[in-house]
Amino acid sequence: MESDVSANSRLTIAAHALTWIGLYQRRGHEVATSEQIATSVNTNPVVIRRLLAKLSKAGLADSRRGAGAGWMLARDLAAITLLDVYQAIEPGPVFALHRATPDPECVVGHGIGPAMTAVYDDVEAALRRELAKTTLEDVLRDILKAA
Amino acid sequence: MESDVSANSRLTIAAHALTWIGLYQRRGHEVATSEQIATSVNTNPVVIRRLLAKLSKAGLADSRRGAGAGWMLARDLAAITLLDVYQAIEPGPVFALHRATPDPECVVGHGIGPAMTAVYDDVEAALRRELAKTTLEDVLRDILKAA
DNA sequence: GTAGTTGTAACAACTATTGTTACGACTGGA
DNA sequence: TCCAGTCGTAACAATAGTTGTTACAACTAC
Repeated sequence: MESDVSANSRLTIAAHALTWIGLYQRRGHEVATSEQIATSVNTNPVVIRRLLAKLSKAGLADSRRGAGAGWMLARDLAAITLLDVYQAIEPGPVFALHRATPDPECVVGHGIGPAMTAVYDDVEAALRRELAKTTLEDVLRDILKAA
Repeated sequence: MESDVSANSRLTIAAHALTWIGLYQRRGHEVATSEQIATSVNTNPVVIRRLLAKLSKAGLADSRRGAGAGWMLARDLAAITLLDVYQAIEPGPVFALHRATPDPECVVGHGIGPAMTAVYDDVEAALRRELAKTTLEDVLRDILKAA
């Protein structure tokens, strides 16, 4: 019950994909295909294309269509933070309020929503500040250092 | 798709329940029943009992069984932080790694897990630091101030 | 043209969350 | 001693999010 298998792995996959493209381009290739990326990530190419579509809308990646098509970075790895990636994949809120409106006649039921919202806003801000500290260049450096 | 209706509302409900018990006790009552709390939260009493069972195991609440039974706080509201509540409900990780192991032959596939884990650890630490800043006494004060 | 790839819809499998019913366990008071 | 009220918890349904998969139209370098 607590294993939470369904927690978002999208940030992980998106960072993986972008880092892979970045390294591939540094090795002299122009574009990377969703098939190649999917092999490294160990998933289906459509999963990669779906994610990269969002990253493309956010201005982090670009695609080329037709024959010899594929993906490339829109910015250098050093200019992409994990916060950029996080926002690109449009994450839902970390915490939710009540599913059903609590009793408005009750003092607590009436005031708990705004009170918790204020806290949750601060928490998400802290989370974003932390994600902004790391660039994909940092991630790649970590990866190469450990290899 | 992005609305994330299924995000955890457990922290909200748990904070609501404990704050309600605290206020109820300050008004001279000994114990609060899951039925009363459920009315304020606008949910089923079993949902409240399930949550309070976890809070009880964590030492935040106590229950009395038999006739005239119900729930009471194990500590004052001022001595319970939202971090205490968060840990009591055993939240899953905010971010997940890959569902399927990425390609270990690939440099990125091999090193991305540890690299992202380090970041995620920092993010969760920041989240916990933020939650630790607020006590249920603070939450109650906010609620009463807005009323 | 044609081959190769993207973009995206559609659907299935799996899981988490929440709500609900049911019922045994427990205990204060008649 | 019995009983009424409440907890503790199992079991199941409804809903929805995530991921994997197939399919196919759109596009373009050669």
